[in-house]
Amino acid sequence: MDEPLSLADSVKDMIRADILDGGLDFGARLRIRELATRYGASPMPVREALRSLVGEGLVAAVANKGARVVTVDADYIRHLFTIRIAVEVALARQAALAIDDAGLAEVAALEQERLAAVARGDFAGGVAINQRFHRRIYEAAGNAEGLLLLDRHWLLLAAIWSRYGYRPERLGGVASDHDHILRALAERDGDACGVMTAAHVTKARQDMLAQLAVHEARTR
Amino acid sequence: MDEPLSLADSVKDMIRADILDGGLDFGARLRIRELATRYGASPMPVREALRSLVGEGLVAAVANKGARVVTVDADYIRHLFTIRIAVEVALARQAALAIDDAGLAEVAALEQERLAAVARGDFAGGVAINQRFHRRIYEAAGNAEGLLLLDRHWLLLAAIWSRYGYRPERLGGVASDHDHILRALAERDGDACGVMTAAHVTKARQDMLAQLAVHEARTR
DNA sequence: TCCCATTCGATGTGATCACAATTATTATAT
DNA sequence: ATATAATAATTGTGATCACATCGAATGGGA
Repeated sequence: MDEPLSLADSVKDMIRADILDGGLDFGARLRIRELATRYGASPMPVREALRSLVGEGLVAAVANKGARVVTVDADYIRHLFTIRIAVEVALARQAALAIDDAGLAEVAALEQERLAAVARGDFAGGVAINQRFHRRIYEAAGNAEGLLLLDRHWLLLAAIWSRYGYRPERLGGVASDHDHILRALAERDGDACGVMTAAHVTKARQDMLAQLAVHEARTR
Repeated sequence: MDEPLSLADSVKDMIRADILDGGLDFGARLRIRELATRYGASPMPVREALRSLVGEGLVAAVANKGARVVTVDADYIRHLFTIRIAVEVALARQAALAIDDAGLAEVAALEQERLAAVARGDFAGGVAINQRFHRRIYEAAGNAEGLLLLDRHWLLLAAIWSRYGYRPERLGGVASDHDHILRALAERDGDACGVMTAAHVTKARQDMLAQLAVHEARTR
């Protein structure tokens, strides 16, 4: 029942993982032979992995000049969130109308998990569960293409969070937002779920831009 | 000033063109050696082109089983338009607030061109100019990532239109919509531009789904 | 006649190599 | 000393080949 994985696919996953956890910085040069030895593969799967990542927007390549991890600046993040807010709101509205009781229970359980993780100081775990919380909601919308789009964005955003950090004082607000989003879902209130999601994601954008400003001030 | 193009890039463009004009049907098997001879290239650039197109969502590949042009059904189109409506509205709103007079004049000129093309019965040309009309508006929003997303969708949608056709009676409605979108832009009225764009794209979705239903009824 | 196993052909994947383009380095001249 | 030109290294790109995997055709047995 497992999807077959080619070597190129696993190299792709490894590159993604390294971008996420900082092993490969934003803007880092991605040399084929270098990555090949790093991952214990031959150059060929690396080439294919890089090409694929270019199509996904995680890697930027110029002909005959090689590939680099995409660079992120404030404008890029702003643009990404503009797209993200639009799509997340659309999916959240549909999810509220379409979600069944089992799905609702799953989402509620994920929020409990998240609170538990935060309570014991496991912030990284909390971030991961937070993604699953939102993802599970959007799954209910039944839009696989939209979900894929958000997943790809998410990897980039998670990479940024892991580098520039997040604002701890945000956590209380997140709990409140999630609580009310859950209520909107329970009442199958698409409008409420939409506006709350819009606010929630907009807050995330504001926080990330603030953290980025702090980081840029520090490195200037 | 020209961007350098690798062979893999031009093969990619040729595959895209063939998908658009029907040389490669939806769901068509994409054999590496076959495409290589078709385009007069070696297998290597074709492989890279296919990988890249997979990342862009135009081609679907399974490990060890090869690649195919994506297949489109009613649900897929519905999902695509859900994303598209959300993003187009967001960009249209920002465009209305940000566009300058020169940009406005360009958009108005494009609509005149489109009307002229339609008047002389050049529907294919009209469709192409129609895309430039909307694209020029979204350019004013200054969101390169959003624009890229819409461009990728557009290729698929254009491919569908070229196969299943469009409803000629739509043309009058398009002219009216464009006229009012232009007015909203001129007045820098983001709300008006947004809701009009939402309606305009939703109409396109309805029409495309109707055409698809006709096509499916015919081929059943 | 139908089903399952085997075999064979087709095709994707991975490896290695030769070449071309780019970038860094060095040398030379002003 | 600086700028420019020539040269050397690095690295991406394209080509060819060997192998693994998948699917279809074939054949044998119930």
